Amino acid sequence: MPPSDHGGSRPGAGRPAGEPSQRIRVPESQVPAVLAYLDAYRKPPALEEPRPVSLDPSTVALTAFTSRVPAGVPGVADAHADEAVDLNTHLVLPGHEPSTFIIRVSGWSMIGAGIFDNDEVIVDRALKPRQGDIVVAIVNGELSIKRLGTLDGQVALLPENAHFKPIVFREGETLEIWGVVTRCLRALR
Amino acid sequence: MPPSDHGGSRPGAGRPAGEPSQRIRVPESQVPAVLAYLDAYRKPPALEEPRPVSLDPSTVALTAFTSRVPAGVPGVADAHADEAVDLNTHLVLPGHEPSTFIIRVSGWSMIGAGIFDNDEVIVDRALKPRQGDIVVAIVNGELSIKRLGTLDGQVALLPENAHFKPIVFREGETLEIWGVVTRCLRALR
DNA sequence: ATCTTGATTAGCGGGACGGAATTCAAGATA
DNA sequence: TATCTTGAATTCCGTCCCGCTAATCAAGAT
Repeated sequence: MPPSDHGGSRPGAGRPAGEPSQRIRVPESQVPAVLAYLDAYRKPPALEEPRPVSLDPSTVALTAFTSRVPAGVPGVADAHADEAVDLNTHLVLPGHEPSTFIIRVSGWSMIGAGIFDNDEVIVDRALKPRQGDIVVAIVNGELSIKRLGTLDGQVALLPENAHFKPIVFREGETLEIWGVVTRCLRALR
Repeated sequence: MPPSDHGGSRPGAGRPAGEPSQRIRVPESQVPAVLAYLDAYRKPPALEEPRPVSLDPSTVALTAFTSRVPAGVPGVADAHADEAVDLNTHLVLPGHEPSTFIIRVSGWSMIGAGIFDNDEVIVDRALKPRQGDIVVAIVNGELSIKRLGTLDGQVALLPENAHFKPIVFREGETLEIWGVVTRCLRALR
């Protein structure tokens, strides 16, 4: 067998280059959580474009309801400890009932904020949007959920998923905000 | 000035030993998120006891990351379109009001399941725990959240993340389930 | 035309090292 | 004596280095 002459230096060969990485020291108890987070980050394989939230507004009405926190637990939760809680008053700002809606989210663009596909969010249209708020905006005629912020001094909609790119609004362009997200509701069963 | 002779070898000196750590490679785009998470993890030693639920750092269940709905999916959003929704009836099963509780989660151990520090979860004590449910269990006298399942024919608390080790309950050992988690509520503002 | 196999390139994890952080206690100071 | 300053000790954190592994390409063999 003569000395083989496979391969050879050529461009494009080798393991495909990915995103550069850094190494962070993580406490052992938090290692699984971080790995799970990174797994989830790698899961949605190149989800092409941020999908807008599906439009599903619904008004909120008030009824009675009782709920309690388990006994023997003082502290922060004392607010509701041994108290009956009405979820409507608990989740909706007083007086904002007519302007509060529920919207079901589709897409992964806000995974970094803990908002996942198929989650529901409570949106308050009466709140004045502030820097850092998660808002429902109208982009290209579609509802989209992003974090309101700035980029290079310009108003921008920042997704919480590096797979997606921020939307920057320059002078003259108008950012239409539909409402401010106040809570996220996820069904676990 | 003569050569100083401060200090000296003695036990107990030096930076206090903390939890051992591991190094994890993190994609550059996710470095800020992970660092923010670790900061938040180290933060709250302020208030000690007054937390309703203290979650064991070793218990995490993956739930939210498993829900992936492809694009499109009409009909889901049409469910409550233009309907008035009462949050109590929307979030609590009919007739289960007396046995439904709100528990505030402390700690960042549930980030893998999309449940973060200071989130609230709705727990239904009247639901019969089923295979695959996320349950609030009493482990070593503390409330813990995991997914209920079986391993080798034994009842077990199974994390969906392979990085976690399941807790298997053998004959004679009793698994005390406090309730079934039905919803997760996160305040975003 | 397809399979096998060597070569190539990059990610991943462990060892090691320097700087930073934090605590203790000796000396200096009032 | 009580308090402040400061050096020493000890550990953590980020980074460099390096070998192993994974993934891909293309030349030869079938």
